[in-house]
Amino acid sequence: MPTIKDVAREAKVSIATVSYVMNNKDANITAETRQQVLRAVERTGYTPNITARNLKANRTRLIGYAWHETPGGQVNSLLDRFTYCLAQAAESAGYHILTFTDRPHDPASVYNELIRTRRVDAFVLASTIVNDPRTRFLIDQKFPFVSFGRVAPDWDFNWVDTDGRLGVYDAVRYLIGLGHRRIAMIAWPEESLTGTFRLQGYLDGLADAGIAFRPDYLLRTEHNEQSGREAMAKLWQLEPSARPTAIVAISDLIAIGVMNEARARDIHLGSDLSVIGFDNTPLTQYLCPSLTTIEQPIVEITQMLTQIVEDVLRGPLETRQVLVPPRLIVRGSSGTPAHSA
Amino acid sequence: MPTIKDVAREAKVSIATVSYVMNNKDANITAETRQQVLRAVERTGYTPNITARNLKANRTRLIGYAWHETPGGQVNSLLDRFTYCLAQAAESAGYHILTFTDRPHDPASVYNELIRTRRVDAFVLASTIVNDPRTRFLIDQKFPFVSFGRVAPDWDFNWVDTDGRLGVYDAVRYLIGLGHRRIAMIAWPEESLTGTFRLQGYLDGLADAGIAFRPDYLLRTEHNEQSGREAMAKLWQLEPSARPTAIVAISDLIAIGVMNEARARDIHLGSDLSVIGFDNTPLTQYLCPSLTTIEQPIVEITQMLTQIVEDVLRGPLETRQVLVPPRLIVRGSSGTPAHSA
DNA sequence: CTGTTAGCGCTTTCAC
DNA sequence: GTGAAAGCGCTAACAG
Repeated sequence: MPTIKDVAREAKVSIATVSYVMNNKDANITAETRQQVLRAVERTGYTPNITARNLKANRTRLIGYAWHETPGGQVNSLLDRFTYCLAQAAESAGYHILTFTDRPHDPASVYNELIRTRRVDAFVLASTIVNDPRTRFLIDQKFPFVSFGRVAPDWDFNWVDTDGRLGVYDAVRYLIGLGHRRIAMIAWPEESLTGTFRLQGYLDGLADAGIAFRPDYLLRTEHNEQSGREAMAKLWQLEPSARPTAIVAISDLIAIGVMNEARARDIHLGSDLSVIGFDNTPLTQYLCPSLTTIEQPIVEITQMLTQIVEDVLRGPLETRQVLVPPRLIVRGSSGTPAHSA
Repeated sequence: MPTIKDVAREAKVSIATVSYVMNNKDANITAETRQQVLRAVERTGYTPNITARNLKANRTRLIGYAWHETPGGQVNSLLDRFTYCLAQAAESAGYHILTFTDRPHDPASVYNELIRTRRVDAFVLASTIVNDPRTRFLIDQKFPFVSFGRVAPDWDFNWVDTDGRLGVYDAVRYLIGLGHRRIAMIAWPEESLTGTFRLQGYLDGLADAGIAFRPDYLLRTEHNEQSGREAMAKLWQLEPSARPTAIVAISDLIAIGVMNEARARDIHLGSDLSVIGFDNTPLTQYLCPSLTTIEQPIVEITQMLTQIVEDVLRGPLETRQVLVPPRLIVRGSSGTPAHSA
């Protein structure tokens, strides 16, 4: 592999001149010399060694991003699109993504290692939890990062997040528009911040339409299919006239549980019961019926994240906190209630 | 951030001594000096700068891996687990994964850039196609890489692949064991090498059981749900007594199409018709009925890949080509034929 | 046993 | 306009 020296020798100039030309520095270089260098670059097939550049500049042009394994050995299906889009956005800003895996038992330690070895210039965080120790650590270290997801109401750091409240709000308004009045919500446990926002959308949607909130229409469960089934079963313990005509599930996985349980009870989905999920997980469009769901605007989010990382690395800036509106995707699992008012 | 100089000053030794201690070099260092250095490291919180190390060693300890966007804006759902496991395997070998996105119109160009800038030490390829131009390029460049997936029968390079033939073979034998005799296969177009191997498993499975191959039981379609539906519809144009009692689909997505079409025709899945997919895509366990499928052994594959990358980087070795057996996961979509012999 | 020093490939200040 | 030289942080050959 040719180095800057080879090019200098070939062009009969100093290595400094080569460097100037390569970097388009305004150090006045004659058009002639420039051509000479360029030709030498061409002939030798020279490309600057990025490691040497990085050492000199004390940066890596690498952004760290951690994969999180979710229970069941599967990876969060939203995050694969996320990673792809993130890599794409980063590349167009001259960065690359370095992926690593998290250590559930000591979440901050990998981040610490990567900082100390100066492996990366910044981090993008995802799958944040309430009072996320990684977030705390990075804030304390004053290390550049931006988070996909909020963490705690009063922590001062850069984040981008889906407006889960708005997403569910839109879904509820959509159901009300179809004629639904008895709308239930299956939410996550109270500890989930993301879950709290989404739930708020449900409450706001009902309130704005003047529909009273019924505590027996709000269930909280874990994030898995089985919990969705159970929640559905529980709602059906209500006497028939009190049963909801629509259920907003806080995630696609729970929505799938609801649909499976409904099918087992011969409830016709889309008419007897409307179901809405959240995430637009791959394959949900092929369920029977296809699942109405709320799609997170991954492309916009990754672009914002990258933009913020760039800005942060360019110099300190005031904290940026951005909420991106999601999009309701109407499919077969939702429709006019069977006995509309 | 402290550098080696700070530690040397702090420990009152030369930087060379610090380096020796850090690298556990056998350059005879007294236990005493070593302790001194170690304490200084402790006090200063020193960690070697990896960029400087890399410049010196002329490597990056980075393995490049490209994301491929599949049509429909979704990412191959298998590959997110793959990436996670790959990152994990790489880390335990002292590497990190640098992810980048492919350029469909000039696939080799990104690889070329990353090689020329010396951004990575090696590549892991996935989503290979027949006569993959990236593979060709890397072979020609003699750049270290290993591929997840075969590319052409006679190219000499390192690869690890799922034994698709064996996977489908096992599935067919399983169906035969249940009493099925009329087994159809929905395959990919002939250009697909992966598809060819899987199809061979079907043919071998029938042959070993002495069941004659029927051309009208072999359909070839594109990789999407719609194609699966259409293929199913086509099979059902056969007169009732000639219709298959089981269908092996070459992918979960196609299997889902088959199931959806079957449901639309009120065919009872798991008894009237057994369906088997390939990949164990997330959510397939929650379909109704849950999908019997063939799971690719991702963990083993990523471990093999990493092992080979390590070996290749340590020095040239004879070509390694490894086939890993997949695992049949029996679920609700397959069972004894309704009118077994 | 430990220190001096050259050098990895590049950028950039400072002289000419 | 161009070049010499210092230096980024580290490793390792060589001296002592």
